[in-house]
Amino acid sequence: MTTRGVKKPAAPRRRAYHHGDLRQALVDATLKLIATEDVGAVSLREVARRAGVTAAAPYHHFRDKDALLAAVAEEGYRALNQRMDEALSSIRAPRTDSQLRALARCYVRFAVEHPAHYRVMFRPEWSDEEKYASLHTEGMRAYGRLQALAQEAKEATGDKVDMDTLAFTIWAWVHGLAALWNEGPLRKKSRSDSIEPLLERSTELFVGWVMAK
Amino acid sequence: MTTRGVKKPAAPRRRAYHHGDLRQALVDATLKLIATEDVGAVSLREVARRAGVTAAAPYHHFRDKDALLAAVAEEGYRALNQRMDEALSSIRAPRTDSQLRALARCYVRFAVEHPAHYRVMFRPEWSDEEKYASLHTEGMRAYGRLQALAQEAKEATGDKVDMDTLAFTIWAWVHGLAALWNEGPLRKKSRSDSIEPLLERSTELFVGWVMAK
DNA sequence: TCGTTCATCTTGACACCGTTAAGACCGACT
DNA sequence: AGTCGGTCTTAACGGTGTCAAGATGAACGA
Repeated sequence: MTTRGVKKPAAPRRRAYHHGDLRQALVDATLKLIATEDVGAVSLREVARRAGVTAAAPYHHFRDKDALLAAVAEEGYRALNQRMDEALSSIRAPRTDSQLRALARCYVRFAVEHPAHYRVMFRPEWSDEEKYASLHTEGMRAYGRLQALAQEAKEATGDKVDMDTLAFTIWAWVHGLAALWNEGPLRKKSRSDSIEPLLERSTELFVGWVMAK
Repeated sequence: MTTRGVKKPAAPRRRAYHHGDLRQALVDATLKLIATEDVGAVSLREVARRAGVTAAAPYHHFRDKDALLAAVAEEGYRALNQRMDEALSSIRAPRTDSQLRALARCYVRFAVEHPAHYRVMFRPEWSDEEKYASLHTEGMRAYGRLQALAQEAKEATGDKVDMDTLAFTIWAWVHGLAALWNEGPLRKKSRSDSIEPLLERSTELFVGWVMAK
């Protein structure tokens, strides 16, 4: 997991030169920072401080601050993908509607439980596909699950809709739920201080729509 | 439009002391800045520079940088609300499905045409309802249109769903479309470089769902 | 008309930020 | 043993948000 950016070809021991594995330490420090404070409170200097190095040290592992945040975003997608896989694999009866329900729940819950982390994953800076290739790869892996699910739903309901349109619409829905809850002007509008009731009702509504013959 | 923050009670002439109306000038300069560059390129000093004042001048009109950005966000909601009103009023046959179609189109188009402005509107900083009260008021006005529409849809389809759940689900959908297109990892995934085809297909799908008896 | 008042704007400063160039360190390979 | 090169430090640059103190000047009462 921490064997990224290895230059030395034949290095039997991974214990690095001075620090140990500064690259991962920086990513971890950033994660803790955005979890307690917010993403706006992330400064390269503070991250370096927490990792026990000087301000210039991170530049030997990341091109600039954005590259560090991109690494954090990539870890976020990996965590999300893992959670999705767990949610899907723990379904006993793998019917399409159960899968859709499970996927929606775990997606939104991930975003709501880790708002700052989720926010980093959707920064406009990452839109440059070539500059942040590995991030896009991980993001596309997440989209792949939705596509597979959309394909199933399409077949289960009589091939009436385009698969990509359905996949995109599903993603828009869950992303919208999460984003509006996290940043939108209606967090307080809900009767509960948890998203769960709203998520439950919206999911039932949506799944009903998708599954309608 | 520019009569905000007036302290003098009986001021017949609005021509202010030194500048004219610095407050609005700062908002306008910020808007131009985020339109050409991006929201990350907004610095209070640069905004002040463009308005022809020194760096400390804005502090007589805004508590801090966030307060300036909140004013910009508020103007964004106002513009969006106006566009929504125009779109709704220009419908000849005011059927519910036409209204939903029109609202979704103009919402998403606004967000895609002004990505930076739209992004400012959904900053996590605004979640403090008391600190940014007028912003929340304007945001709720937008939500009100969706609620009204959801109420109509609810009645038109036999009162089967909760109105707030429906309104929230609609908002999640359009916000998700816009946000994923603007920042998400699938802008390039689409066959077109415009959101229009995707918006069209997703809208037809969604409206079909909502309107299903 | 003339001070007075007070919001407005400037000056100057502080601490912090991202980033870079130059050099010191030290593990590893020949 | 000696060199090499990846790793980290030192020191500096220009830029940023913010604040305290002072200058400015329009509007008001005398």
